[in-house]
Amino acid sequence: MPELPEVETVRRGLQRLIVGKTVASARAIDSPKSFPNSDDDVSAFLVGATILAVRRRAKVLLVDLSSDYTLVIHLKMTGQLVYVGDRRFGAGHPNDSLIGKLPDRSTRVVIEFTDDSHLYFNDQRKFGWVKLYPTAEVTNIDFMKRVGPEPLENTFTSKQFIQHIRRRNGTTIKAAILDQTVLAGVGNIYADESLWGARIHPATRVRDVSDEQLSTLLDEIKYVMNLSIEKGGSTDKNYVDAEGKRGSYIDFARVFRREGLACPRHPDVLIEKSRVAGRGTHTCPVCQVQ
DNA sequence: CACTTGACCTGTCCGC
DNA sequence: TGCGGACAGGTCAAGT
Repeated sequence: MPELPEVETVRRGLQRLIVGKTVASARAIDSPKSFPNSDDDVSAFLVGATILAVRRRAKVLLVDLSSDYTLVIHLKMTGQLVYVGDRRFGAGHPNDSLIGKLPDRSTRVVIEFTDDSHLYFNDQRKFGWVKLYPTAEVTNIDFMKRVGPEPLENTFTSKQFIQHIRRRNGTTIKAAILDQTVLAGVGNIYADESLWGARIHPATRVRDVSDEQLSTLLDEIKYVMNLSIEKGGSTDKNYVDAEGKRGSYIDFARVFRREGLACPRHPDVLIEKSRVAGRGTHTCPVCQVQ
């Protein structure tokens, strides 16, 4: 679920909520992929450190610490990072309603700050993780070395996008835009939404998509991602932001999870669901002809 | 090598 | 009502 817009929404919330706070304790609960280094390492480089900044690269969150270490966090499908309880906000703040509700049985990592507030990493399906790396080594992580350009960076051009994606001429256009080495941050929701926007069938081979269509597709990817960030992301089931709040992009979706409903361009045509690149795929049979 | 499929997990929903 | 199976979807490993 969490794709670029959801992770960016969480990043903005955390940047506002936890920068300047000092870690009092940290522990992982039933999350073997989190803190795989020893407990000693966690306490040495995490406890006592102050949060300097919260960055994002692709779908990965990077929490920089004053110890020159960085928390590297991937939410995968059902991960949440929820911040609770800050005396700075006083009673009535949205966070207050979460006090006492967390931790719950999906809580995998708890980070306690010196002001008694907490950051909870919850993950129903245990695919996500929280790891600690020296800040200088983050760029050497395999994923970081391989991941493609950020679609919302204004230095990124359609010419570069076309060059990158042509390396995947033999596969389907949906598989290609889901490939994080081609482009960072696209997942199943925004793949379907942008392909509908560009009137391209997801199962079309990349080689059969023209440069002009690819340029349109990149514009649509940027459009749906910017709109979603504005709406606080997409909440289907699990996703919430750093304050535990749901996102509303799904209310604006044109095809995603809309099978059997009318295509926004064709009142008499129903959205269909199929399988492309191993994923549930939503299309309009009139807009998107293979 | 290029591409596709399965595994990792748990909760939910559907059909029998 | 209970139960088995399909499905959800990000990424990597294994298979074709």
